[in-house]
Amino acid sequence: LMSDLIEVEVYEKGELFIDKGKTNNKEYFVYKGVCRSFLLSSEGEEVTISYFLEGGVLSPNKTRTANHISHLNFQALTKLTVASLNADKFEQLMINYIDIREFGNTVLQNELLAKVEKEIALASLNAKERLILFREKYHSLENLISHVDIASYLGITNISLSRLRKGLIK
Amino acid sequence: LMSDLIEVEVYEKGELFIDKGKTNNKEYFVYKGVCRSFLLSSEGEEVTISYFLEGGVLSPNKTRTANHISHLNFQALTKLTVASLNADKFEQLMINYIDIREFGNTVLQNELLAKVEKEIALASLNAKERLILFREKYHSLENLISHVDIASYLGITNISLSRLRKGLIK
DNA sequence: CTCATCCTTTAACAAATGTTAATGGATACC
DNA sequence: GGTATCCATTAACATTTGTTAAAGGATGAG
Repeated sequence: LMSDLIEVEVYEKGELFIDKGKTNNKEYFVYKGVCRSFLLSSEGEEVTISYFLEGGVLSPNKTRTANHISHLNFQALTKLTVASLNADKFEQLMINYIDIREFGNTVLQNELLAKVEKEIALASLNAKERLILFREKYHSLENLISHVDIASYLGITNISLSRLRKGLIK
Repeated sequence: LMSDLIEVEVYEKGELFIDKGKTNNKEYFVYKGVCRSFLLSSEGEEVTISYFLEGGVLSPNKTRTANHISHLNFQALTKLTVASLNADKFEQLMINYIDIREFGNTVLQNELLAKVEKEIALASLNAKERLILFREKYHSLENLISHVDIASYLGITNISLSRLRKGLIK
């Protein structure tokens, strides 16, 4: 059912493929590569919200848009290949097929779980502990992508990140 | 449609009414009072995740459970009156009625938006700025509930909170 | 190969936040 | 009214994290 609706999209490293404030009406699966969601803070700094790895799914359209207007930016961090499909059509599939509905709900639950985990980490761990956690969860990322991005994900400056890396003997 | 399914529940200040790890199969509306969701950190400290105010809705069952097993604790912070209804029945209503579906989706979007906002605050603001934001958003709470809870929501110790309060001249 | 550019590291100092312990103030119970 | 208890505040000091600036290292263009 779904494969009929799917399109493949390829983006280059650094490319923004969903822009905050613009319409987006798709669901995405990550075939190849890594991307992130981010926002600008009130001070104008980029804050990395989440990373999305090969084999994963982007946040459901419902949770990252309002009226199909995106409230996050999404950027390819490596050369990126995604499969996309129309979100309204996917919603109809969710309504009509219990399997697809359960799949969608699982994605949603995982999305929230990840957010709660990150919230706890930011609220109750210091930066060193958060870096250790990040390494456990995103094993490969640290040598793949910019430390400025990782630092903003961890809620610290990249100078602090550098210090912590030294302290933790990579 | 919904009012037929609704039950009223009343809890005393301090009472836990949803326990992490236990089955919960309801949706909730807050009629009267205030409650919070919280978790224990790996160090055993309570971390306040969210506050829910009078007139609001608890997080959708789908986003705070897996197989209807709660992954958060919910606690009344004042005497609390909620309306509850069966989550499966509500899901059926969402499937069958577009109005209810849109309502449910709006709740979901607001839930995520609040989380992203908090994430950004924790990652890019210092504690003083987070307290200012908290005061804007939860005007009445600071004089109503324990500062230990608020501090854990802000990601600081209650001693730091006390210092910041002094610095901000209430 | 050399230079420019970008990212990371290092250093020195400042500011923010945590820790431990003592003090103060309100409230409920006797 | 007095006392115990709970919570918030204050203080002193330690640690963590931020800021600014400089240096080092890799990479790509010419």
